[in-house]
Amino acid sequence: MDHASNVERDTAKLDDFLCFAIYSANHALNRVYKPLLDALGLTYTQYIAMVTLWERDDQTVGSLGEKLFLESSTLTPVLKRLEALGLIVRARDKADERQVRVQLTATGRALQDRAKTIPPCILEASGLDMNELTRLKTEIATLRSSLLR
Amino acid sequence: MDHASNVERDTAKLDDFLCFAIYSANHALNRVYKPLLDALGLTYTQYIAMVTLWERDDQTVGSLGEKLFLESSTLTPVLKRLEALGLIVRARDKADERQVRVQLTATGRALQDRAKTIPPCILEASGLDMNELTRLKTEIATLRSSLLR
DNA sequence: TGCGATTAAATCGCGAACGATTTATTTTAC
DNA sequence: GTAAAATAAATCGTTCGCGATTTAATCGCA
Repeated sequence: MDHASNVERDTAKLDDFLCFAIYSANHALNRVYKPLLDALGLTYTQYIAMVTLWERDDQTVGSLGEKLFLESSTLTPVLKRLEALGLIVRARDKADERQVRVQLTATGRALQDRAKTIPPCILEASGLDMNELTRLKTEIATLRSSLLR
Repeated sequence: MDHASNVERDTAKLDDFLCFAIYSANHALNRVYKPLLDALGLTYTQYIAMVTLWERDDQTVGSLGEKLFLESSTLTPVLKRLEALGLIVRARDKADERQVRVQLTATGRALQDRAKTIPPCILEASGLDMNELTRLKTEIATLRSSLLR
């Protein structure tokens, strides 16, 4: 089938949509992550928030939101749940009380070790080797940049 | 940086995660779609449900769910909203009353024309040409299959 | 100094998304 | 022919995710 056929065809098919491939791959990833994250007591969004804090502790809500591409209206409840789990503490910045600083607790830091088993599982489930995965990841990140432009 | 460095490094960075690339690209796509779909009065999930029905009318909830990789618990409320919008009708199958058949109304069918302007906008926003987009889409669909295996 | 503009986070309402359960129907196995 | 198993949707409770709004603090500038 000609690559231009989905433009010429009167009815675009679901499988022609890049957005649907990404949308459904995202759901598929969630399903693979679910049992792995259940073992840590985290949801996926909570997990990537922790990954961001493991990479750099003591960030503001705004800084986390910028890295995760999430609004404070999404992040605030997620962070409250992480705090309720005892993994982080949230406190107003003394120098600028508008900002809230998020810091890992000892428990939160310790969780990183247990989370180290996850990426290899995902790599395995992806059916890709490290090089292919890295290339695909980069292409998708580039697409994201274009879309946000 | 060596491609294997994110395995050897003690702290995996957010940008090393394929899942995060897909997760955030999905959100970025949603943001591009939002204003386009607002004009049609649809959400993204409602839109892909309509795309599926434009491709083939008169499907059961189960068949739609299979194609969209969604559960009935997600789909039922989405379809109810599409019905409330007057775009579809839902009715129990006479031959097997367990199933609910979903059919387009004239309004729902007519909407396809107005939706035709959307894919070119997305192609443009993606910064990709048709060949690149098709290749990337296929790679991501392959990844999805591996993950669901 | 002081007051309007800006910034940061939180709140609220709505629509996904899922797992677990429930309800209703059909199939099957005896 | 009926009771048990299986199937299809729907319902319920929880967590995202966003836009719009609100609250509170800081900045800017006259």
